[in-house]
Amino acid sequence: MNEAYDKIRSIFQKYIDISDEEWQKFSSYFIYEEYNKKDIIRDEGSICTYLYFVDKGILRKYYIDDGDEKTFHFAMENTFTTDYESYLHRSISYFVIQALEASSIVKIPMEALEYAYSSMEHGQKLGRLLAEDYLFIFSKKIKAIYTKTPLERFLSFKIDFPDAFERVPQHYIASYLNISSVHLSRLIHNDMQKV
Amino acid sequence: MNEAYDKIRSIFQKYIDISDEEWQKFSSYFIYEEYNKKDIIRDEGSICTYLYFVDKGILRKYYIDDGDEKTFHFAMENTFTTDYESYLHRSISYFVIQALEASSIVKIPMEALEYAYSSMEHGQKLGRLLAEDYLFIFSKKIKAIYTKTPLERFLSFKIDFPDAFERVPQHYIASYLNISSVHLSRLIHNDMQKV
DNA sequence: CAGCTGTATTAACATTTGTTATCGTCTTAG
DNA sequence: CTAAGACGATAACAAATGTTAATACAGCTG
Repeated sequence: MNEAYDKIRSIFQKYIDISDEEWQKFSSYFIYEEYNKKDIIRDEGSICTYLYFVDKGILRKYYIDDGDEKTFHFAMENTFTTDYESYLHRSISYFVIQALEASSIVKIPMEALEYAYSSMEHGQKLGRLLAEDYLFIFSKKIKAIYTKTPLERFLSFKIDFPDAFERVPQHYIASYLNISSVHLSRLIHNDMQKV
Repeated sequence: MNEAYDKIRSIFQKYIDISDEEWQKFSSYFIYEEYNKKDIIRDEGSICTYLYFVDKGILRKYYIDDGDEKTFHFAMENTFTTDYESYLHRSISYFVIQALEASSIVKIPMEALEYAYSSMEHGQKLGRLLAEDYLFIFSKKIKAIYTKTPLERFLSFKIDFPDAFERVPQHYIASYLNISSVHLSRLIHNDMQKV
């Protein structure tokens, strides 16, 4: 638990300076939790009030669209995830976040960020840099959809998430790539050789 | 020109307080320019050093992928556009920004934002909120691609850009929707009635 | 241990979407 | 004013992708 908090501090320190007093107050909001495989960490239909840090395990963020699940993101170890719009605009979130393995999670509540924005010397800068990082993830995803074939997107996925292919059920990856599970299976078995 | 600067100020004032002295210094970096229809405002292959504000006209932001143009965004009047990653990371940009009509543009150079971040009281907050707004645009675009059919995306497009359909060549809209121009034409003439 | 559930593969078929080509109209440059 | 080019509609065809169903296998659970 304390190691997880330290990891978060060192990530944030890459962005801004944080004094010990500021960190003590900021991290006092944190909530450490452990989940089992397949546990739902947050369900749809409410405001997403936490930023989730993955200490151990993998999280899947998905959306239920007309009955079937659309996987938007895999949050690997030492990364963050949340429904950023819901978190920032206090709007209802339709995303579900689920643990795909036994996972250790640090939940950072909105109050912590509010404290950072209002009272930490470089809190606004931290918020800006987090938003910018998030933006780049989204931007990369859009570019991939616009300019790459499903096979190319799959190859990029293996580079971006090197161990996810072994740890994540294949049909979730298909959903992440926005193709059917049958199609992904065909790509892997019929089309990969040609590359 | 001064009306354009005032518009920008009033947009930014919705986010943060800006003193007259701050605004004077900040806006002294601005560059006002006018373009003809089809003019290239910025070409690919260099760092994107400006944030562009559309005072009049429409801009198209696109990417040349394997010979054909992929339209990522239409910047309508009173909105901003740029290659945000390139702008922030000082990386080479492969986006082209073009005027689709005779357009009046305000170019906000990186130096202006640097001044804001370092010297304006709420400059970091402004940066955070701009990044967040940009993020929401991207997020909406991704959700649309994941959960909507091309026809549904077209209908959303007409809501999001009410007058773009009359002002923008249809094949650019098809490209924005990530479908071929032939397919968009089919949707409009064959499938729209069914809705 | 037995049965159940979740998962991946494969085949057959259906649907969606793209490509190419042609034509008519409109716009634009000279 | 006129010729060239840009644009959109349409048809015919091709390719990509989805759907359904059957099967096999692994891992979990009682």
